[in-house]
Formats: sequence, C-alpha cells, structure tokens
Amino acid sequence: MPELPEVETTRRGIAPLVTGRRVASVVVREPRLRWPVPAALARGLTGQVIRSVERRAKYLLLRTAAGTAIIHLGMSGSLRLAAAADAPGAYDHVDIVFDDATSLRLRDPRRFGAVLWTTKPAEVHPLLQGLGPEPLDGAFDGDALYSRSRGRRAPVKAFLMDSRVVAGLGNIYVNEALHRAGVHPARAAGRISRARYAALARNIRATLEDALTAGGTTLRDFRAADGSPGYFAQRLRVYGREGEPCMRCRAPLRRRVIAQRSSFYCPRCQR
DNA sequence: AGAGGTACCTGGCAGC
DNA sequence: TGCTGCCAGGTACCTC
Repeated sequence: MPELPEVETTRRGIAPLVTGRRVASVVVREPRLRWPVPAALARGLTGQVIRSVERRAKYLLLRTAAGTAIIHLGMSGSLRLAAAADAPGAYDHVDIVFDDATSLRLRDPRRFGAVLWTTKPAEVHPLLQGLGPEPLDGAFDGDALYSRSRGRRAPVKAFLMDSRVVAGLGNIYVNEALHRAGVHPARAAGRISRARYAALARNIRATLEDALTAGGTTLRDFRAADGSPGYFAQRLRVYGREGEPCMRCRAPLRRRVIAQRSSFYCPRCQR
C-alpha cells in the first residue's frame, strides 16, 4: 500500500515520538519478512538512542550512533507507537521497545516489508545505493527524466516506476501524475519531449505534495502512525475510476494492464 | 543495457 | 453463509 506519501506520512508521525529515545530491546515475533530480520538488528539497536528518522525512497531510516535500522513497509506494512499494555496482534511482527516500555511496532500482514540493520552509512547499502533522485527534492526536474529516457522503448509508466529513475513512485501516483500531465502511460519513454518531461516532473511533484497534505491514500488499510486514515483516495483523478468520466474532458476512463500493473488513463486527453 | 516475467504472502471482495 | 477466483499499494531477481 504505501507509496512515498504514505511512507513520509508515517515518518512524520513517528519521528517526534521516537527521536531521542533509547532502545531497551527488540522483539522479533516473526522474522520471515521479505528478508529474514537479522539478529544483528537487536544486537545493534539495543542500548542505542534514535538520533533521527529519515526517509529515502520508500525506506525509513532510524539512525543511531552505532548504525541504521532500514525499514520498508512493503505492500501492507504500517508502524505505530504501542503502549506497554497493548497486546500485539497476529501481524505485529517486530517491536522496537524503548526504555519506558512503549514500542515502535511493525504490523505487516503480507510480510513483503523488511527490517534490516547496517553499520555503514545507509546510503551505500545495496538497497539504497542505486536509487534515483527524490521527487520532492529541488534537484529533481524534467531534464533528469529526459536524459535518462533517451533510447528507452519501455512504456513511460514502467520507466517512472523504476526506482533508479526516480525514487519512491508507485502505481497509484504514477497513474495520477501521467493523467495530470496529459501523457499516455503506454507511450515509449524515449519518445517524449523535454518539454513534456518538464510538465511530468512538475505534476509528479504536485501529485505527491497534494497527497502528503491529505495524509496519504487509504485504499484498504493504510493508517498513519496515529491511526488516522489518509484522505487522498477521494481526490484520485484516475486510479480505480475505470468507466467514470475524465475530470478534464468527460471521456470514460479506461483500465489496461501496462508493465504488469493496472493502469488507469483517459484515452482522449492523455497522448 | 534494457525489457519482460516471476516470485514472495495474505486479506478482502465480487460473484456464484 | 460459504466457497472460488481474482486482485492488490513493492521490488529484487532471473532470463532473454
């Protein structure tokens, strides 16, 4: 579920609650996530103070003096602060317990998420190393997309979902940004002009910022760290709206699988 | 190098 | 009510 705005919403929710707190223990009830939760996580985190909570793409980074915990929410993960008396549920796989007995609790029914530990700078971790620019950074613009896209015949939708091209864009927001920019999702990435990539970059940024303002998108079960849902689902222009009229031109929206994922678009005003 | 397919795992929902 | 089949927000990894 979580794309960049949901991960960032989570980060903003937990950062003030865990920054400066000391880890007393780590409880791993189910280590079988995307990758096994390493024993080094508990060894490394215990006794450490959380210095900051940062985000790179869809990865959350809990930084300490000894190393960094890397957390990915996968498709169904969520994080919240649990009280000491709060009994864990069946999908509450990992608790990072603080010295006041509250804990940062990872819930992940589908277990596509991950919790890893690195003592090196997180930026050089294999999962983070090849990532493209952050779409909300000032440095991200259409030229970054244009120059990488030359010669690429893959659909622009697949191109934009490649985290080496731009970090953190998932299926929902790619659909939305392409609609806003008037670009057809199946168009070959290498056959889009510099000017249109500039518009696309602007619309990627605007879409993500709007979603952040709304607290993310709750389609099924996304919840922010405080349990509140995201309200961006009501503002989605194309995602999940097959057959409904395009908000711009009233033509019926279509759904089609592109790059193995559902794509929603307007056949009239996306070219 | 790039493109396309597969795999991981489980819940929710539509349709019968 | 219960069963079946389909669908899902991510992404590493494999092959061609």
